Amino acid sequence: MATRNIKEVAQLARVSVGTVSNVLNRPEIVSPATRERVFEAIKKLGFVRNEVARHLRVGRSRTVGLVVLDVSNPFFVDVAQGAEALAEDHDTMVVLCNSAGDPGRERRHLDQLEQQRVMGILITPVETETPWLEELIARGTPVVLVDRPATGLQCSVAVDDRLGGQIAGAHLVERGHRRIMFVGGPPSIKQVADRHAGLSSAVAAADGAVELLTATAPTLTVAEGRAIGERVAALPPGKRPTAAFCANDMMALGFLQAMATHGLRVPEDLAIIGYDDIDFAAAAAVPLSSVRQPRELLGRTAIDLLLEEVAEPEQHRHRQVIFQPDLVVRESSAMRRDD
Amino acid sequence: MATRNIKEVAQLARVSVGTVSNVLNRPEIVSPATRERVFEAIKKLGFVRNEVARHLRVGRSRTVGLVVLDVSNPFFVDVAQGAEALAEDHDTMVVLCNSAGDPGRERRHLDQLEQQRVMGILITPVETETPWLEELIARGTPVVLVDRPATGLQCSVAVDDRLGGQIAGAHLVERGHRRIMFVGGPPSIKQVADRHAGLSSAVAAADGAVELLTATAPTLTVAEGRAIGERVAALPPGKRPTAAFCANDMMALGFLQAMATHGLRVPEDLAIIGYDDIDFAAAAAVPLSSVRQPRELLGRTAIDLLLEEVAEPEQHRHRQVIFQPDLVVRESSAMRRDD
DNA sequence: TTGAGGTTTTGAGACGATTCAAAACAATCT
DNA sequence: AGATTGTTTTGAATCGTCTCAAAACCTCAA
Repeated sequence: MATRNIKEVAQLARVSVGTVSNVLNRPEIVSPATRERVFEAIKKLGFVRNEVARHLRVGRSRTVGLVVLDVSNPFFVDVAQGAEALAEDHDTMVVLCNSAGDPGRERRHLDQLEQQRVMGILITPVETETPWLEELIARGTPVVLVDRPATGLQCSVAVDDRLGGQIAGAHLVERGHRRIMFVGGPPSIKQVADRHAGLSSAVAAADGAVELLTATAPTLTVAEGRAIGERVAALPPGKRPTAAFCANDMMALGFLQAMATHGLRVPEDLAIIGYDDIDFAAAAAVPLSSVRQPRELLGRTAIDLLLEEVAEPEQHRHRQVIFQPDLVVRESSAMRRDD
Repeated sequence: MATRNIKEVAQLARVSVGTVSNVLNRPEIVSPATRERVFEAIKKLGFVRNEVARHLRVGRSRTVGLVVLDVSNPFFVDVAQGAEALAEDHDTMVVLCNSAGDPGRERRHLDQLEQQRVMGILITPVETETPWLEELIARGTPVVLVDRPATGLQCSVAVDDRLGGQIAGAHLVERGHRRIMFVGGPPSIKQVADRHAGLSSAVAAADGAVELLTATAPTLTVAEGRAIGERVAALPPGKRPTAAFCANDMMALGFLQAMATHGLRVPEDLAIIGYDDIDFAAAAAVPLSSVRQPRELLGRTAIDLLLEEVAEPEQHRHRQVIFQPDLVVRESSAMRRDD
């Protein structure tokens, strides 16, 4: 393994290691002649700067960790792309870690990132209480919570999920639905609980005219959505809700599939609204209505807050940024219902 | 920032730094009493091992880079998940990088990974010829090509794309289609060229009875698929192909959407086959037939080959693993066509 | 020729963990 | 007590780069 170091370059260019380092970091302070000589040596040797050693010396890395709940959910991929786009401008690398909803995996990733001495971490935590995350913060790694409001220990970027649920609920009520189901997941996931709460408030605003059902799955996946859909399709028409509001688009897609395989028409027999407005929502069997979150913007803003904190740790005040969701109405909920 | 080091731990535990290091790496060789004392000190100080310094000394990192063509394509996400799953067993971290089909981004990521001294790189290169990748290999970073056969400089895992195209083509011919369109991308992408070639060979096998059309987009995205779909839908029925084979599922999904918005029925008016069999394919407006690749297996195998090379660099012989694709027939191509 | 002022270059410590030969200690046997 | 063997612990050297005070080198003026 011909991995060259700064010393060999110095030797070949007949300068000191300090000079080579200067050429690498502050080329303007070294004379054009030597600079040229050093560049040549670098090229001839195929020297590649060892970022690890550099990092050890300067103490701060140019890497941030992004720990998401589910990489196979395009929502998080989009958040990641937003983060990466902005990070790239500050030539910083984003490493994407997948907790897959498992606190154990989450913890292992956090440990690894801390050992790596990343400059900061963006995370959508699995659970509301995460003691080791707080310890990590206490030890000095800046953290920004993504898609979840902060507790005061750190910055956060989130979207008002309660409002999102409410908008969706109001829309369904307004379209004449009187029997609405929330297709959700474990209420320990803050986002799920909030969306549910929002829907409830919209239902409550209808003064008892609307009935609210709730289905709960362990994870927010296509498969779980489909499973719940199967159960709903099996209900007698009178018992069946006329609309379903799903905790995310993955579930909505699964739910929709189940409707199709059981010959139920969407939105005629049952309207569906998803959440996140991932790109696949518009491409679904029946184009999905969905509550849109500013996905890339979430990622960008998170990086922004982090960089701000890293730049001036002293006078930094933690902030909580909250965005507003909006409803994209498509065919899956387009119809007015009149019974 | 209270970031503790091994020396402080040693001091508190009243042992030497060497002993602390031993406790961390080979606990069995230090006496239970001291070991306990050191653990206590570690806990009390909240010491977290600095992986950067460790790596500098040991010279080998536990991180591998995975550079993919498009993170928003679930196919690559699944490959990544496969890779990560196996990597985790060897407690190795996978960092996911997105070249987004841009050679410039690809290069920047490779540079960064090399500077980071990762233990190896898995990559689906943007272009067939990538000189700087070869230089990188020459300098000593092990590389495994993913979803593309190797050139001999490195290992590779791939799927026989030509066969995939052929299977899809044979299926369409057998179903009675006589006018088939390949909805593809730039032939500079090897995968695309091979799938096209496979389709061609299946068409050729029909002895001139079948006509082959080709549409080419700059990228393999949903949007491009939709755009091509729009153009096809606008053709007069006689000129229109009766089947489309798309270079990947993303394009197929877009294409399908265009059919729907123009009132063309799938598969009655036009059959569609996609490629990759991503999870969303089954959830599409009309469930998509698709050529399935063993996605997670690709990732796992790539990591496997890499670890093998890293473990015994001397006697390692580069290998090319090739998997067979298979066709999953769903509704979008289910119908027999008889004109 | 000397000195002042400016520009380049030098090289000896860090940074934090690992390694390993050597020292220290302990146990057992003559 | 001394020799022998085995187990723990030590601490200096090392990995590759950056930093910064000091040295070296220039130029120009007195």
